Amino acid sequence: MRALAVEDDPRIARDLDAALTAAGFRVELCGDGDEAWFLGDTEDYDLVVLDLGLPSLDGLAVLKRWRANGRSMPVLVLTARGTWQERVEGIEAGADDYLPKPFRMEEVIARARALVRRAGGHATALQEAGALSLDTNRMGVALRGVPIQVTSLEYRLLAYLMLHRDRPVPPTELLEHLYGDDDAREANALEAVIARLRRKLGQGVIGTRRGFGYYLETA
Amino acid sequence: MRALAVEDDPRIARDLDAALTAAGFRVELCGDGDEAWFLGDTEDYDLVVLDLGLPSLDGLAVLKRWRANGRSMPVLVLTARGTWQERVEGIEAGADDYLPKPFRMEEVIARARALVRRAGGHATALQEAGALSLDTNRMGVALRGVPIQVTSLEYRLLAYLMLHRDRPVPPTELLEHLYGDDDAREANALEAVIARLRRKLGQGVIGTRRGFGYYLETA
DNA sequence: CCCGGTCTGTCAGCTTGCCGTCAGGTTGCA
DNA sequence: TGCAACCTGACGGCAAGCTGACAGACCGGG
Repeated sequence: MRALAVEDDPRIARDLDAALTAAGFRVELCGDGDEAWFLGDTEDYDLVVLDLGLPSLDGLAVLKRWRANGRSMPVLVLTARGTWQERVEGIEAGADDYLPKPFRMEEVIARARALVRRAGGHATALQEAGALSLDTNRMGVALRGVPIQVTSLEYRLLAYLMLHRDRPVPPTELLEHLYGDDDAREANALEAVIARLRRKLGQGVIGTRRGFGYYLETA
Repeated sequence: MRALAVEDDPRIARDLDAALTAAGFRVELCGDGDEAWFLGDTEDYDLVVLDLGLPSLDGLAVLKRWRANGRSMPVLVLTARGTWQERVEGIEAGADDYLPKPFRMEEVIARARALVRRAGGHATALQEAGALSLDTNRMGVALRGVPIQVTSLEYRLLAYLMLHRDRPVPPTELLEHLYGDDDAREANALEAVIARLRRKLGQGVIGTRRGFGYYLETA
């Protein structure tokens, strides 16, 4: 995870660096608007933390220019005055989240984590097993490259099987993953979902090992 | 984004159509060499996918004649036999990229995207998705070039969908982005905004994937 | 201060289609 | 042969989502 922290106040910058590093980011610091713009436009970051009060080029302008160039990495905006006006401005400029000063570092980290999780790596994550491929970013399913429409529940089932494609997944585990153990359902619910999926995907995609569970066939 | 797919095998043609459409292209199909040559010479495409095995006029000949006439749109060549010989021929004839069969639709899409990105400069303040375009500088919205008046809230919604146009955005995330998690609102508030926007923009702009979220249609 | 207009959240009623349940069938193993 | 695991089609409940109406909030003008 690579992060860019744009902040001109050296004290805050140091704290940001420490906190983000502790949270597992590889941090690069930058205190200047022009440089920030250049870095964000040419490098690939998983997260940018952007302070609005900058010398040489305003933070909002930097953000707008990134977005205008199609850069879509998650950006967390920090600003001194947290008026509602400013908040709207920041979000309209393309910020994904917004934090008014004074803030606690824990907040920054929490929001940063949320943003990164939401963005989901951004690296067009295609996972494959046999003829089946899932795009975990756009939540899409394709069979031999042809898109297949699946429901949310069906997608979660496939994603779980894909994650554990090296072993058969027992029905109890799938039930727990899909519904949570508190919400008890007939075991048949799962079988119904599997049946519907098989009708969409055809044979040779979802396999059964009697007594062990379901798995994705890898041809 | 307008694409011409030249392919005589109806099955592959259908798959190409589906995949390119899903990737955001407006697709035109053509199964005949002569017709392909005419279309590519008179119409403006952002991308051509060209199969070499064609009746009535060989694909390579079509490509050469386009280039001879100064047509410079990016061309992705598909061919049955992926010999080194053929590859050289194709590229010398003016192909921008080359894909031997058998190929997966994802490959086609990936290469197509790369070609279009390479060809079309960038750095516009205009962001587009399908018929919709946002001017991120002046916060304006246009539909097929015709300006549409939207409110601040509506614009922020569209901008967020545009920023994440590669995936469906779940309602919870939109609510959080528009209002902040502190300020709790009925989920219906979002649906109301969507409904109002759809009334302004007509159908085919904001799509819904039940259980996943909202997205900007790119067809 | 009042009045009109616009924006936007809430409500109620509706449509759609997801998916859990049921009943009955099929397969595999002892 | 019998049982248990698993499959499948049908059906109906119900939650997600849509829409029109309404009202409070806000704003600018007179």
